[in-house]
Amino acid sequence: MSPRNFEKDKELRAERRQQLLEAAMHVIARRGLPATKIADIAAAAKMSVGSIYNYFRSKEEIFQALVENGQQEYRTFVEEALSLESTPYEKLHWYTSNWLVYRNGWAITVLLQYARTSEAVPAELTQAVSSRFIDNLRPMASIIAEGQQAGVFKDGDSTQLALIYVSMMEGLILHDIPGIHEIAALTPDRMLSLLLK
Amino acid sequence: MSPRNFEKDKELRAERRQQLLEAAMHVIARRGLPATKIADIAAAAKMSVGSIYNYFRSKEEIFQALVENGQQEYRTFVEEALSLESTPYEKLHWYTSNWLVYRNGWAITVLLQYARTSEAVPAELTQAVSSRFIDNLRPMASIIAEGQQAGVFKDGDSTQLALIYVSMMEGLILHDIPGIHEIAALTPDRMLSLLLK
Amino acid sequence: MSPRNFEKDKELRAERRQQLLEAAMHVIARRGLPATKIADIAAAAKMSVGSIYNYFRSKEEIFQALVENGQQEYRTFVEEALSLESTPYEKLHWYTSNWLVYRNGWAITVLLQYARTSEAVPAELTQAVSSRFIDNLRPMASIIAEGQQAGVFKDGDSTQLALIYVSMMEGLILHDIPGIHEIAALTPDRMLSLLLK
Amino acid sequence: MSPRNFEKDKELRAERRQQLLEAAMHVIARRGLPATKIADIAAAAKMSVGSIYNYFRSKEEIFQALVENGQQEYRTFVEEALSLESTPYEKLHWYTSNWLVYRNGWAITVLLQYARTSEAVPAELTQAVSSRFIDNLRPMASIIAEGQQAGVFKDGDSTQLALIYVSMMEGLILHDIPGIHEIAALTPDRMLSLLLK
DNA sequence: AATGAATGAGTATTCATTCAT
DNA sequence: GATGAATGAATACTCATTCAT
Repeated sequence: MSPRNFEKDKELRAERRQQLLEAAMHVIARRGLPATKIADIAAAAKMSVGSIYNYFRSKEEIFQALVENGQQEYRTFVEEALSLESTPYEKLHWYTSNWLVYRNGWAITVLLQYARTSEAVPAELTQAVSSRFIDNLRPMASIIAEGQQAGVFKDGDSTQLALIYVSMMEGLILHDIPGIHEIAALTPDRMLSLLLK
Repeated sequence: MSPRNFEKDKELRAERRQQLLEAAMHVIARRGLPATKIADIAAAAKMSVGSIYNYFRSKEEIFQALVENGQQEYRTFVEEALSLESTPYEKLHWYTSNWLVYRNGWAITVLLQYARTSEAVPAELTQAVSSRFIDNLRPMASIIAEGQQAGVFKDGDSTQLALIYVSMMEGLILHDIPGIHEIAALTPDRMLSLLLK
Repeated sequence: MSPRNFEKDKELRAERRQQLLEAAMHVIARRGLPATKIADIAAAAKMSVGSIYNYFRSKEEIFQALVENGQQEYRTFVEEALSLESTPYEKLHWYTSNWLVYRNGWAITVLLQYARTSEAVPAELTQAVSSRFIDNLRPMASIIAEGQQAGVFKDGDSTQLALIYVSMMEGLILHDIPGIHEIAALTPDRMLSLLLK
Repeated sequence: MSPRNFEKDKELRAERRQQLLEAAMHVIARRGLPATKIADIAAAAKMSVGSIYNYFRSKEEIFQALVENGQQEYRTFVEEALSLESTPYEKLHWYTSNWLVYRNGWAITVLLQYARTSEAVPAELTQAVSSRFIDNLRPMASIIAEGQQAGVFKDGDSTQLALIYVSMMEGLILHDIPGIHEIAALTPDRMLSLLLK
């Protein structure tokens, strides 16, 4: 019946969806969700406004997808750090330096912060984000625990230390703006020194 | 007709303005600026919508005032810590424990984060906030420098350490949500231990 | 506190609401609900678009109010016929000639027909309209029954006859367009003759 | 490559066009023209959206075709009644009972009513429908006139009586809803009794 | 011819701001 | 000064129509 190539269609569709999410992530991170117009997202994704609705039912659904993808992406990232064949210090060093420069790191951090703190976000989403966040602390807590056993890192509850370290990175990332860079060329070693005995 | 008491009128006006800002701060911090309606602010401040415009010319002007007040309030707070008659450690301990529980601490942190990172905020305001932020690091840098001289705190650029510490606190404050508290009953001492030698 | 006159405000509000409904009824009857833009209603009611939403939450709510008012208006009308001090024939004659020329008769008929038959209308509303319609047949059935006892009207179930007569009038009203008038200057007597023995 | 059979192709095309119209008629009658999406029609006709535009240039053109076909269908129907070899009463009885149960009777009635009364329909179409309607009264007027000559039907302008009878049927058809059936199991004889002397 | 994704004009609804009282 | 209804510009979302495959 159809002269279409279903395989190809499906691929193309997934590809465009990804392209849309990528564009939406950055534009939403920069302006905030409510201040971002669908037209802004469309322009950034080089699509028409109408097309966006072939991929997502609403702006909110886009945001939800971004948040889920972002947390998944972060999880993959931190698990990669955990699986490195190297010392705990090197693992965290890899994590720190790479996440700081990772293309999506800033945007994911901003998005998740909004998802967690704004009452304009549906409560279920806030809940889901928070509980995934706690889950995602685990790999880092493992790395820190390894380091503690090796006598390299400070003692104390490893999950607490993970939370502190992640919060510090988030706080710093949220300050990643021109003025700051001038006074604070922070290195991963500088940041990690806080964890050292 | 009673002879008007102009002094009293002026005071009353200033008081209502303050009451309005206080209410606006919390409601905006919880929902985000664009998702907060003037009507929400009016309701929170127990005023009519029309009255708000007797105190501020626009929603943006309210936000600007909040941000300025918030940074001023923070400055006063951190300078109070600096001026305490006690050890550097105790100064930072006072700062840490008090800011965490300070009624406006959370709201100010959220507001300033938005003011710094969103492109929906006018560039001049973003600039002003960032440069005041850097300024406001100074008192804490002084405390840290004192502590370094006393051989208590880690070595290194004291402004960098101040930035790290402040970012950490901001990051943690932005995670101040039910789920987190359960796993991480962080104490100021735990947080400060990162700065110790 | 308020320098407003609450009594006056309330009156004015009710008046404007009525003016809005009146305008909406005619414009919606002529174009159909989905083809009528809120801007059309606003223009007809000499209001701004925004103001409409101070009186009704949505277009659908306006339609619902119209339908309810319309059926209420019809009920009042038919009960007035029933309560006349005259013969059954004269009662129906009064009903027939007055409803045909009644300013809102056409619009109410069109609106109710749409409310009953379109699946675009919420099922609950359709239900409510249909059951009120059946209810509203009663006064006419009474008049017909009176006439039957007086030996003037045809025999048979009076509710059935009422339904037939009302349907006939509705059908004729829905044909009330220029072209028809030319060929069919129907008189109430002509219409009523169908019921006579 | 099989040699194309142009005859067959043409037939198939006409057939699909018919199938499309049939589906469109019912779906539009139920929801109303503006509330019916092209996608709804496509789904009902088991075609793709794009295909529809191979048969009609626009939604409006579909509606126009429906209205024309519907009036043609009605004309054929009423002429069949006229041509029956039986008494005038039996002719109208056949007409009444068959149109009431005719599969498309309800849909055609609803569609034509909309075409006549809504200003959202182009004026030329409204005109055309009205004048064809008047034309289509003729066969029934003839039947009634026959009946009057035979002394069976009420006296009076036969076209007027035809209009009244048709309006009554339309009005009743537009009430063809569950609730009504329960209270009014109308028979053709009951309806026709109104015309009797 | 058939398909269904892409397009963008069109519309309901919201909300900052104004203004009559 | 205080009030809240009125205003209309702004924006999310829909859907008829087009078009690449």
